[in-house]
Amino acid sequence: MAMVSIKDVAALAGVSPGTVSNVLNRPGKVAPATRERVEAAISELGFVRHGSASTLRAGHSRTIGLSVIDIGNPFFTEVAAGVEDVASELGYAVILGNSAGSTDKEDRNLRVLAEQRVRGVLITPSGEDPARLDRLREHGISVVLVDHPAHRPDQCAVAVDDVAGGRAAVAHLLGKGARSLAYVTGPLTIRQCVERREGAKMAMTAAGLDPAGLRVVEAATMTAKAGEKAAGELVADGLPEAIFCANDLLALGVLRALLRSGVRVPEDVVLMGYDDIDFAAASTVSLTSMRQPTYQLGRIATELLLDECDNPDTHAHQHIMFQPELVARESTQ
Amino acid sequence: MAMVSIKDVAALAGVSPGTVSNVLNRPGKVAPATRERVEAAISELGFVRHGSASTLRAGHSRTIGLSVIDIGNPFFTEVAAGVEDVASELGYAVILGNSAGSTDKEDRNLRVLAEQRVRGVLITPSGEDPARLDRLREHGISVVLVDHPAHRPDQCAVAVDDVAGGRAAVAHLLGKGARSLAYVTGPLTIRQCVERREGAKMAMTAAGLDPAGLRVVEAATMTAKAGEKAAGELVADGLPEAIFCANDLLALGVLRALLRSGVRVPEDVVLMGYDDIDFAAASTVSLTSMRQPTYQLGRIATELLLDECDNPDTHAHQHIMFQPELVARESTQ
DNA sequence: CTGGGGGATTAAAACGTTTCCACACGTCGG
DNA sequence: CCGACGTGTGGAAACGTTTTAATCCCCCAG
Repeated sequence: MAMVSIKDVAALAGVSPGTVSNVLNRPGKVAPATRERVEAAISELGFVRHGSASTLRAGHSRTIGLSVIDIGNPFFTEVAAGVEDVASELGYAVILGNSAGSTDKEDRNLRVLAEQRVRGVLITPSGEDPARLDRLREHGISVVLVDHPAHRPDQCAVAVDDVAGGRAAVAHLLGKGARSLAYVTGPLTIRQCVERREGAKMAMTAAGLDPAGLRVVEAATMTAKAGEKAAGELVADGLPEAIFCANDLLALGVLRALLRSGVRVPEDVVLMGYDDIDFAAASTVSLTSMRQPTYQLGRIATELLLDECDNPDTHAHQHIMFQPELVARESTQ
Repeated sequence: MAMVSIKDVAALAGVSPGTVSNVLNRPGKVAPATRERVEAAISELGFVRHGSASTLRAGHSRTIGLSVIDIGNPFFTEVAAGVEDVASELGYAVILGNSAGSTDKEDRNLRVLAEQRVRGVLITPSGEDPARLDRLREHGISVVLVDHPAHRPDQCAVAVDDVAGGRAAVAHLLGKGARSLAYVTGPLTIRQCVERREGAKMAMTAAGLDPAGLRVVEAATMTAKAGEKAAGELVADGLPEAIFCANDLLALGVLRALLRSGVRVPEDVVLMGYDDIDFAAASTVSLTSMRQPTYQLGRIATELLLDECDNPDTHAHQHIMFQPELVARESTQ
């Protein structure tokens, strides 16, 4: 409970509080001899700077906010790992918010972040309403969109091309000779699901197929269990030659249900997922998937955010669009 | 950038800043009429309280720290979800730290948390050195251990009985008729791995087997890839009748390698994991596992921490030890 | 009619840091 | 030898809130 402040350090080192502050923030500005004396005092007293006082006076903090849709999804976990690594390297703390798909919860989280006066916010928005984010900007909080294209030009965003991904995925499936195709997707309120579907249709058109022939099965959640259920429908109604799933969790569920029903993968049906989570490679019939640079997504978004915060004048807003990469495995051999 | 403060609100509502503060913190103390006037001013100006100023003056913040060993592990992800939910319900923000198994990184993270003057810290310690945590306590920061028994009596801790878990797991395997047993584990510097092994040995003894006969395969990491490698060793050296893995990721790797080698599970070998992550049920041969109340672990730890912070006088420190639960599936049918 | 009591509100002093400005001191060019 | 300059340090104000003690006002008992 020993509240040791900068004054105590100053007293012990025989300097003024201002000098201690200089040692902390601009060590170059202070003579080596005094600096050493101050540093000695700091470690002797076990002084640790009061972040809130610093934030209050300086007008900005050393924390950023991270708001994701589902912390339980390995995709976001990896993003978070990238964010955390960069932030920690640069001495920033990360405040985590899990919107769990609810716009209300996201709003509550953003409010907390605003109160904390975070330096900036990394967000995978769960809705499509840019207004809430603009409110943050009015409070001087920078916003970088993660896994989402930019809402506006004066803003950074890091995304992955979901249309191209859907297109490449389906092109791969059709390249295996399949002519009938099903798309197992999560809720079509989710941007990613819609765009991957658009890509799929483009690939069908390019292959001379009618995109209207795409059989879409919309699951309520993007989980393995939902995938199993979807596969049940497909089995009941007659299997297509290829199945494209909007993410790997769905695909793993589909795979399991198919194998249970005696359907062979890839002999009877070729199947692929999306995201290339670790389990895609580890499943018994290893799963073809679209790899996204997940960890990099988090890293780069954080670097952009912190650059925007630390170098506001030289900072150039960027809209980065990664291309996903096909990883072919047994399920489409 | 409109820095609207409590003073602006006070001016607009025609009251003093102190009254605005009262509206914010003890609404009961202020007359309904004035309260309404103040609230109207607040929303008209879009005022949001400056958390740092509040923390500085009040001497405590509305944030807690969460330090985990591996944010990529579904086990910790679920814990984090529990923590986040409770914290968010009670208006606390969560600062996330990922130690990635490194004591250095953990120390850096703890330092950041100390600077932020978090109200308390939830930690799954990566080392066994309680001294670093005591340092936090000296700064008036409460610490609750998660998935780890208490270091000291005047401290809360929420853990799961790993010895009992190991024992129940192996008892189950031996109950299937197996007499030879292998234990595939992560690094034996990890407490959980050691305790589950001790439990395994107790079960062997109880079944009249010599615990020295337990074949221990120590993997470098607790991942599916490492599990595959370990299974390779087992196959090469002659398979036991049962395999107990220290977590599900290892078990899934083992499973995959066995199936690849033409070993049937459970006919030739019975196999089980630990943690009961979602993928355990979803894998092609569904995996028997020990379920831990992961989400609850996070919830309860957070509730204890916030109780300790908010009611320091009535708070009773608790050492909670959950019992894991066996979930039998195909891999030990 | 007066004095006292209690509820509502205010004024002002903190909290620990940063930052701006001024000052001291030594150095160097003229 | 003097004045200007630059480097290093000290002093003090300010950041926005909370909190304590004091004040105000109204009402009621005496």
